[in-house]
Amino acid sequence: MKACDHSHSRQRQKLSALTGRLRGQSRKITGPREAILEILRKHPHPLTNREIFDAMPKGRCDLATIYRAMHLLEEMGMVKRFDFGDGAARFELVGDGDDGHHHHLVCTRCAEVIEIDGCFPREIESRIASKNGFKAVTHKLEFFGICPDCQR
Amino acid sequence: MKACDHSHSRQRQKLSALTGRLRGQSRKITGPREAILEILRKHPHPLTNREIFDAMPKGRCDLATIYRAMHLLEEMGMVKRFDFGDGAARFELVGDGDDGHHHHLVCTRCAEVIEIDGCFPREIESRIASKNGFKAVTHKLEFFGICPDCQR
DNA sequence: GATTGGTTGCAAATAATTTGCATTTGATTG
DNA sequence: CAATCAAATGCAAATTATTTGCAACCAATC
Repeated sequence: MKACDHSHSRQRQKLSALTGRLRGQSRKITGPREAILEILRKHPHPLTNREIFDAMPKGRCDLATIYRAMHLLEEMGMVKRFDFGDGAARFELVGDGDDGHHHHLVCTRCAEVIEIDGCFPREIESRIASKNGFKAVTHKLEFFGICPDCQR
Repeated sequence: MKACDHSHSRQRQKLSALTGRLRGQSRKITGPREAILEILRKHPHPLTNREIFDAMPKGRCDLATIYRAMHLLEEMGMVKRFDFGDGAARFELVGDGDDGHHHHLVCTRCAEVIEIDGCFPREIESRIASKNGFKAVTHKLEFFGICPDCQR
């Protein structure tokens, strides 16, 4: 019965700040994009494109438009893509200046998502990179388990 | 120009040992399953179902059969599923007694895969589990970067 | 308000994966 | 060793996530 745990307490950005970033890249502020950003802003957890689609007033925009918008926002670094291994990409808004790097703890029964503070493998990344001669090494890490509510 | 790094040096199991595990679960040893195990046995890295399909003599078995076999083998714990984020599941043979848990370093240019020894987040897992009241917590971790050959 | 290139909706195309069903076959049994 | 039967397979069709071609549209600029 616990509410979402946003221990990382990322600042919720103003919509105007978000559209401003779009404008700064000479991209257009369109209805669909505003609606998408508005939904992402309100949701603290990674959303699939379909979830974004379902969250907006019907007919507000096409699903294909959301896919295209997410590609754009991802390239601009405004959203970060996450993969919970269920075959659907999920996106979360990234704070300005932030790189959005963090991890999640996902309940495999009810899909509850908890954000995890701190990134442990980062320290190990450079060791792995140099040991193998790799450059620009990043990583993806997600935790999975059964949440308290689903344990009964 | 470096060859594959199998520092973890997992033992390559005998085909008979693999089919024996199937038999032990009263599953049938069929042509397609033998062919699949044979291919997995020879390949030290995670393979997609299509790669397995392409690796076997044409007409040897249907792609759908491979999908079904991989589900079975995964349930039996004989293979482990990995996700490199490109939309296709990959599978690796798991040693008997082993749980197959390890990670990879993947070149995002040429798809070279290096197995990573040691699992760092495991220590952190229990802390995260108890802090959030989760049970049966596992994790998925993969590293991505540019390999030496692709850096020119 | 006219111009224009970025955007969108819609439909069709991909791609990975799953599934229904009739047929085949491995393993067991007499 | 042949009969038997559930498990397994091939094939095609269905699903699901995602992408793309293209004509119509529209936000930003002048």
